[in-house]
Amino acid sequence: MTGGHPDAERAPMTMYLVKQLELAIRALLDDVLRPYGVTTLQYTALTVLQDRGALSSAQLARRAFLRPQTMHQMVLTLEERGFIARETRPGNGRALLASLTEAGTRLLDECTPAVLELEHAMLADLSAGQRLTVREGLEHGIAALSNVSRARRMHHPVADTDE
Amino acid sequence: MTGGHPDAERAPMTMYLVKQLELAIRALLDDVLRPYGVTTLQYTALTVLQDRGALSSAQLARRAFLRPQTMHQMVLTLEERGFIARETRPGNGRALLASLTEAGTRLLDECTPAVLELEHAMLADLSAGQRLTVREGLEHGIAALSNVSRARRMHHPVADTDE
DNA sequence: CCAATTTCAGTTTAACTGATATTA
DNA sequence: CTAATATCAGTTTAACTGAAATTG
Repeated sequence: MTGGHPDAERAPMTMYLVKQLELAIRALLDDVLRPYGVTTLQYTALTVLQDRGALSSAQLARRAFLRPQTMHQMVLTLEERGFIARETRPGNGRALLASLTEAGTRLLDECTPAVLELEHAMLADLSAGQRLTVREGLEHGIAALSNVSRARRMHHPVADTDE
Repeated sequence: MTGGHPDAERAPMTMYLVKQLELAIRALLDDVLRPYGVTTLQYTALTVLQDRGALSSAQLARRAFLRPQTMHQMVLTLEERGFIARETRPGNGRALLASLTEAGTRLLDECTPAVLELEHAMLADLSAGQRLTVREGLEHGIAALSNVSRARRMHHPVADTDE
């Protein structure tokens, strides 16, 4: 039998903790946003547009690690519902840059208090210094892993060119 | 459109950073695990069994915020492929507790170095103190949000005695 | 021509819901 | 009888792939 061996319990990896926290956030955020008729992904995309200004759906896709076609569908939905508008700009190729409409801004204004409540609940009882260290740690991890991605893509045969 | 974004760019919420980091982890972990034929979710379930001992698929489902039927499918797959075995135990009702087989343990032993490499890449250049603060911050957030969850639905027992 | 983007179309997978059986 | 679990079956959604058109 392979039976259970009473191993010492390892500390979970930090990656695992990140995943668990993200799952908890996602579940609560979905609940908070459902009454407003937007998914967490849609809400996030809208806040990105609010914070970073107009972006193409392809740019949004890269931020969310999604294919451009997938994000395109979401952008179409948001446009249809009047939360964003899209326009071409000189020097931007064929790209349609999406930005928030007034309705989109209003939606965010309505949602955001409840979202911030979650943010505060999550960080309650942490000191300002701890919060900062956590933020910096997360940002550092994002940067470090995106470097790993980049490095890995280098010697990846992108199966392109000719015939 | 009127507004635009007046002056300062708001700092992204910590929740957003958690999500971004989780997306980066997920993408790389999928790449790392693909050669071994397991998904990130499957790998995670196996490590949970390794760390916490035998669990039912319903218990695994709660940990992953999935429906019991969804996790059941995954557990069946892992059993079919010989990575876990399930057995009833007296005092556990109808539950089938899953635990790692030797093949499952071998699989984890093969995967884990590559996974740890990612973990280390993510934390590179952080001091031991910073790493600890980040871990504690994540754990704190998980606990805080699970309290919010609990508070939000004060009905039925479902109290899961997971430990 | 090339590269990035948008867009149309179809596919696959991973989650979901519903219903039933079993057991403490 | 009830609650938790397992399991069978079908459904929906959210991602995917492929291919074509547009543009700087």
